[in-house]
Amino acid sequence: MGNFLGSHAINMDAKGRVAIPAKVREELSQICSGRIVLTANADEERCLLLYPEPEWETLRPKIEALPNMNRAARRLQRLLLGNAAPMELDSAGRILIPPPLRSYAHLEKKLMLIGQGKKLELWSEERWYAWLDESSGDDEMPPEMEALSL
Amino acid sequence: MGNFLGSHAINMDAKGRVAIPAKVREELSQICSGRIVLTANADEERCLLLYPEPEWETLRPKIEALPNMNRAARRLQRLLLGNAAPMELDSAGRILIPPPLRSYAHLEKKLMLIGQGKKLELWSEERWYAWLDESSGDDEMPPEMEALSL
DNA sequence: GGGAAAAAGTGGTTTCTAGTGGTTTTTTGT
DNA sequence: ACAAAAAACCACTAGAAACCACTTTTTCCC
Repeated sequence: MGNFLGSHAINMDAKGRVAIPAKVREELSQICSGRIVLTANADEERCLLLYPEPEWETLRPKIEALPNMNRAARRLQRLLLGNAAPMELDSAGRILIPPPLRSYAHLEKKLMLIGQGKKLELWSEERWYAWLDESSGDDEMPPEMEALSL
Repeated sequence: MGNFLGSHAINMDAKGRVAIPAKVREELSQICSGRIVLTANADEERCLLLYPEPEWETLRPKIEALPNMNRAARRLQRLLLGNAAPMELDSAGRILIPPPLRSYAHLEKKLMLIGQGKKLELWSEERWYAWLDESSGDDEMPPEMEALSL
């Protein structure tokens, strides 16, 4: 399973394609031959999630199985399943972002690709930096987190 | 495990590389053959954290395991994992700071490297001195700290 | 409905910049 | 004065970004 770390500034061309950075590309071609699934993020941050296909396949049944009499669960299903786009890196290591995902995450030219362990996140650069600046410490922490010593 | 103490004024070259001071370099090559992980600091001070790889590896699972339906936990994950850059000192004992980390910590030419026991901190010199001036002692202390006798 | 035009998607090539590695010179400390 | 380390410098390479040419699909008008 992948271990994606670090962030990369990349840009989208006029046709909506983004070139995956060489290091990430290598890892992707190893663990899933470049076969990935791109979808929308469900929490309040409008970014995209990029899963290696095997990782997505472990996740998908869990999402499908959620009790969908619950509003929050329905929301998660609609967002994640309804936006999921399986794709493959092209010969130059690029992917084409489907238009609905482009607009969901407000992607323009400048993007940031953020490693998050098993998956990656794709942000509009502007939104990423805005998020970095906003709200630092005023949220409730889970106990595991309060005990951390970094 | 490392025991880093003291501070060093160092500078970054035009390409974004910094030469680690000889003493620190020695300690790093002993405990991790120069293999380190550089990442962003999560608290309000915008500096970088430099971990010897083994020390980082004890930390990483704890961060990944945080419940990411929680806002504060997500923030920590995005900052620490999303900025983590594994690297190795080059033959001249230098490291290249990835551009996103350079801008996160506002690193220009003059930097300060601060020993913090198991890890090191890397600051913009300007910000380091500004922080020294601004920070006073009138904050709430945890009980373990109140019990200290310096 | 057929055809033309426009848009979107695909693939490849070229150019340029940022990263890399190494060397030399200067400074510092002993 | 000497040795070691830091800083400046230089040459080379690989990756990314811009560019260009071609194919397919959609749309709009006749």
